Amino acid sequence: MRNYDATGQPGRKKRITINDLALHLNLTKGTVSKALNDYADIAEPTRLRVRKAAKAMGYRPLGQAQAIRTGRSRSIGLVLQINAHDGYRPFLSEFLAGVSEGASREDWTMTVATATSDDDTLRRMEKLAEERKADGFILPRSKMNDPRVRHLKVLKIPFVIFGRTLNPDGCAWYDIQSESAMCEAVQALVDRGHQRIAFVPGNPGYTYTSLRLEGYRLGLKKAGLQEDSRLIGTHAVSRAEGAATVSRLLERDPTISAVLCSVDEAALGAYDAVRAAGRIVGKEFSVVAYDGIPEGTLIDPPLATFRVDNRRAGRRLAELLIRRIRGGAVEDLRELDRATFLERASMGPGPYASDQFEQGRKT
Amino acid sequence: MRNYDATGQPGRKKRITINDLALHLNLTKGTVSKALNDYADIAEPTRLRVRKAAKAMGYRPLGQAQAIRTGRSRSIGLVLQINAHDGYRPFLSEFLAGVSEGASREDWTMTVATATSDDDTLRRMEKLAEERKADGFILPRSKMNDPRVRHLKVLKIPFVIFGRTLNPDGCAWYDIQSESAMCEAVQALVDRGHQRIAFVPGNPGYTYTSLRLEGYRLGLKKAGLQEDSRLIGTHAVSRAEGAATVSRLLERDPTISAVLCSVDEAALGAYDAVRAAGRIVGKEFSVVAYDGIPEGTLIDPPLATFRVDNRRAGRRLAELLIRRIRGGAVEDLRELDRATFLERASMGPGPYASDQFEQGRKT
DNA sequence: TTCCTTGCCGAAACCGGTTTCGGAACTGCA
DNA sequence: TGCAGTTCCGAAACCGGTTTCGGCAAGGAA
Repeated sequence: MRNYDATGQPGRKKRITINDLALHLNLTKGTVSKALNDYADIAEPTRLRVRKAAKAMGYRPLGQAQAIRTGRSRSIGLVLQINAHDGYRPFLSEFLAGVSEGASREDWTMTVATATSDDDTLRRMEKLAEERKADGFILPRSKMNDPRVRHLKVLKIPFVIFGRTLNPDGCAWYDIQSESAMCEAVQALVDRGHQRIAFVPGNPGYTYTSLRLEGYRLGLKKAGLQEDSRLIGTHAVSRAEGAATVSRLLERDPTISAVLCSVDEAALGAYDAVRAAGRIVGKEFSVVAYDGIPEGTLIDPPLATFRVDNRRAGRRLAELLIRRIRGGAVEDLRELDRATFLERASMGPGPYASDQFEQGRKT
Repeated sequence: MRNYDATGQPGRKKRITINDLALHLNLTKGTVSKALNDYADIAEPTRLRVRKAAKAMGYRPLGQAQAIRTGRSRSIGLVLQINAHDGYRPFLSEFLAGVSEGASREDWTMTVATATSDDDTLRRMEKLAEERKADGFILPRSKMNDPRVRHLKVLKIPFVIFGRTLNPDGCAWYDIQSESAMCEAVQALVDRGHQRIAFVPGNPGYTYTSLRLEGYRLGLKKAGLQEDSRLIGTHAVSRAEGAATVSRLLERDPTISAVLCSVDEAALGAYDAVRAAGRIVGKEFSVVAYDGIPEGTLIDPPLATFRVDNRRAGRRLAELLIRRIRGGAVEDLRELDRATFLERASMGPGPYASDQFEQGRKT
């Protein structure tokens, strides 16, 4: 039954301050502060006495007041760039929940802003940091050459990247190994008898795009298959783009029997293109993608894809960032997780399937 | 090229404070503060001089410092309850963008937290307010009898509801008129020749559920149709629930030729149930829902539904909340918007369509 | 006993603002 | 000219913390 009314009316119970605590303990507020912040020149019994009283009286320091002296507000910044309808949306709430969870575990909070362009993003981050509404930032959707990374490095504002970047010096990051996922997908397709496997890259510039392409190539190599530039389509991250890209691929090379998309959204378009070409997804034609969007279970046949635990990602990122802000070395603040393969019905047997040709498989 | 490094290294340019400004102007910081905050006892020329210098020197007051005296941190609180997989996700990013936009227009920021239960939500809001990380809250997903409203009223923490509530006393709110949308849907179906129109309510307790049911009833009344309890199914907000509810409805009454769902997700299940019953959506059976989820364009036939401008909603809510925190009267802080009807192919002619029976229509 | 550490806390400055209060200078009116 | 009433700014307290500095008292060594 506290009262936060700014008009200062009746006001049942006031927030208790460090002065109240000091008065009650018969100490000065400076001593109390030092006791609570583990200064060395406070005797152990005193420290305990202060701690106990603080807990008993329900004292919680006011972050704002601490901030003006310490320069830290115990809050994680997150600037979301919302412009193109990217595959962002379905995962956002889980991701936020993760960040919030990781933050509140350390009694931090989360400040969120949105921006409409790269420049806008930089400006908002700088402003939030300058106003100390955020002590550091989580950078979602990393690019190989990310302007945010450059900018924050110069400004010496702590950050942690969701994803990786070309030059990792001075960068803490967390990422999901999508390159090994792509590699795994290729192998699964090969195992099912596919050899002409096309690839649809994601948006150029983004780190995941390079990594997934790399994973695709590695998969081919591991399977002993030759890389072929005619198998690699133009980038596609939407349904329409996916359809266009895949239809061009199929036109150019009808021997293609499977397509691996960097992004689920593109795979939705792949379905359209494949059907338009008179092929059948899940039968003699396979589609695999990455992200795990909910629509994947809705379409027919259900889309084989990789699920990412975005909640966990948010949580880990929050923890890494907090440690970074507290002065942790970036080398210790790098993590890599794996996506889980959901082998759904969009994967079917290829022309070299073992039960038809007894070939292309080890057994 | 500022430097926010807590280690206090070289540090090119320090943040400029009110003291710097005062020194430069040859005034005291108190006077500067008053000039910037429009105190009456500051001469107009002085005020202008201060304003100009502040702008020129790039002075921006530190929110934290202001907060400890004023009790306001200029930030909007938002606690998202992420538990059941509700239809939340697709709109979240747009909504956040709206709130962020509305907030930053007034130079406010947004503090976001997530919670897993009602109690958790209350605790987090109270804590955020107590720590002054939020001056007030936007309450999404309102219930008829909302514990958050009760709690915040007692604590005298400002808030604005996204949606309405049973007892609007002391409440500011913004809502989309979903009741009139439902009414409109019924009329559209009747116009197409449907008379046995079933209704699938949303989650009990939520305001929208009552309002949409009300709108459905009003629609029937306006069309001169009798209300029939056998036309009203059990609540459903997921695909599975929608399928179960609609299949029961059709079993009980095969004369039903259209179903109106409170929520798009349920409509996806309705498709399943209708097909299972050997009926054809978009031909002799119609489905209409509400929300405008992207999946609606993906399924076959595309789902007729109502699109909500969530970005605008967020923006308006932010503005209303800020005005509320500044002391605006709740009576002036209530807004109602409309959803737009997307008449897609899931609506087909009913058994009383004019071209077949010349009946059920005015013309 | 004297001197020097060391341990421990208080006093006070400080962070960057806001707000109260008092008084000097200027005005209007007699 | 005298006096009251305004106008406008400065001085200082204040918000709730953190951090520096200094000094007292106890303990150990000479």
